[in-house]
Amino acid sequence: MATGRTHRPATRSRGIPEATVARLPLYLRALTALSERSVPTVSSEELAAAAGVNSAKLRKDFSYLGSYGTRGVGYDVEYLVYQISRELGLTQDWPVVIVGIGNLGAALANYGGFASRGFRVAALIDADPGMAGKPVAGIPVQHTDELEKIIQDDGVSIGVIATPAGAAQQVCDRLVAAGVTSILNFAPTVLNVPEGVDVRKVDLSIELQILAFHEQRKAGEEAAADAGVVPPAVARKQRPSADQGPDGDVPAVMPA
Amino acid sequence: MATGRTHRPATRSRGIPEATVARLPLYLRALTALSERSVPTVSSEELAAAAGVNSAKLRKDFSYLGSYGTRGVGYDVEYLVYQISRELGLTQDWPVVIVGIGNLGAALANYGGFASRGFRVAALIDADPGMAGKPVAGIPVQHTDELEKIIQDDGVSIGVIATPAGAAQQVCDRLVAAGVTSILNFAPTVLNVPEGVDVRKVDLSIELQILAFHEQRKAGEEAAADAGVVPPAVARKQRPSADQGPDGDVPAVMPA
DNA sequence: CCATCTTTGTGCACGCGTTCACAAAGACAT
DNA sequence: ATGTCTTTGTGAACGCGTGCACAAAGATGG
Repeated sequence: MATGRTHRPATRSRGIPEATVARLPLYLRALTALSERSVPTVSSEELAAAAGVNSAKLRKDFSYLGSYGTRGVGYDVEYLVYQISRELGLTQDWPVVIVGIGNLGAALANYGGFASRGFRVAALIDADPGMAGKPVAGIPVQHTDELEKIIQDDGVSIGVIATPAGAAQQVCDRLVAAGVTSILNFAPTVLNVPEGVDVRKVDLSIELQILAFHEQRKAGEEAAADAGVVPPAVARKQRPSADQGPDGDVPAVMPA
Repeated sequence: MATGRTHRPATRSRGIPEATVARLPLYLRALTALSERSVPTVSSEELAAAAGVNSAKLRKDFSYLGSYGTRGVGYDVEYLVYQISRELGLTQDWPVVIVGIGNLGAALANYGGFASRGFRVAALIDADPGMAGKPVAGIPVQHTDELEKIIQDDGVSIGVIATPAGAAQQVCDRLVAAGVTSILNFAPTVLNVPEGVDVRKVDLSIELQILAFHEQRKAGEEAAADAGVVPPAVARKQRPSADQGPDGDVPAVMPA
């Protein structure tokens, strides 16, 4: 997985397990596709295959929402789409602000999946005065100074941070102070937020590193007996002769 | 968290738990920051705070790698940076191809965090012939026709898919057929891959939906007794009068 | 060399999530 | 109405991940 929840143990809201909540959007997407093809009903087996999960898991997930299936038949597609949408809160309109309009911010602003799910881009915000007024995805970029006003006027409760790592915490603090209680963070930093604020993070670099780990393992298994990969005991305490290339955790996601 | 592993149960490679692997990049980032400030050693408590995790968890994570700490003192920063880098396979060079150079693909190509961690963008690939030759992040975009040749010539084993959902599976199949065994997928689709291929997905829309769920719950708890939120038993079997807005799962991440 | 103090490494228990496997429910045919 | 057949919903077992709490290790000072 690309991210993970930060802070806030495992909320277990109203009895619906966190793991189940994370899968509901997946089911919703599969169901929407079926709905478009005018498929009236679907069995747990079919739907599970489409969503890429185990059918028993899917049935248990749905059981947390209620008894929405019909034994011997399956689930009514339209009805289930509605129930899941309602459960996820997608039947209402969620204004969202995106802070940091670089490459990634622009990609997010253009992302079609937002509007189609009840999310509305209320504003694009960037610290660069030169960006102000310039339209991205048909929406004019506004300067950071307007942040508080926008959030309060539009009743925004969800913010997306797509700034460089250095600016993220500061932006986060301002968002929270202005009333935002849910944050999606693309900057490679750990955000500190007060109790009651949800943070989810998406970190491209971390995802790649996890893939690299498994890739290395695969390669290592093939060449099992080559030249003693992983020497038994790398002489402790010797410094690694820091020459693994010029690192430096350059966070630069984009010049926001 | 923004994504989750797909297929492949919980590999448990060489005894290192998957959950631990997912946190190693986090520790590495915190350690790199300390290294830059020339901090020689760090305690589990300090490092855990910097990485945003529990100190006991951190110590247990490190114990899977070996006994790299010194009781009464803490961990040697440089040494730990090296050990984690090696464990994650970041001491070697990983050529990566990015397929689908729209807004997101361009954002990824410009992402500094890649190069700084041993990842090298070997090629940018797009299906639009008009893009061919045009430089993005200093690298000329190549046409999809070149895909197989590039992968084989450069020995690429990691591919990033940033195309629209409709093209993702097809691109995936070609990547796998050409020899790629790890895929980072940004397209909102479930990818089918053969045994032995790792897929990680990052889905912006899913992240927002999860946030919306919690946001709705928070709002619902405040207005606890308003107008009977969540009616006890919504008359079963009645169709939801499909007017939740013009949905359609528009996947369009970018025009690749 | 001994005592004290700090911090690691880990045994243990607990809880969440997953999966199996089956009984109950209902559709459908006769 | 009755029987058969399909598919749901869930009880129960299991395994992974987390966090507590403490013993062992080693540094440091006298």
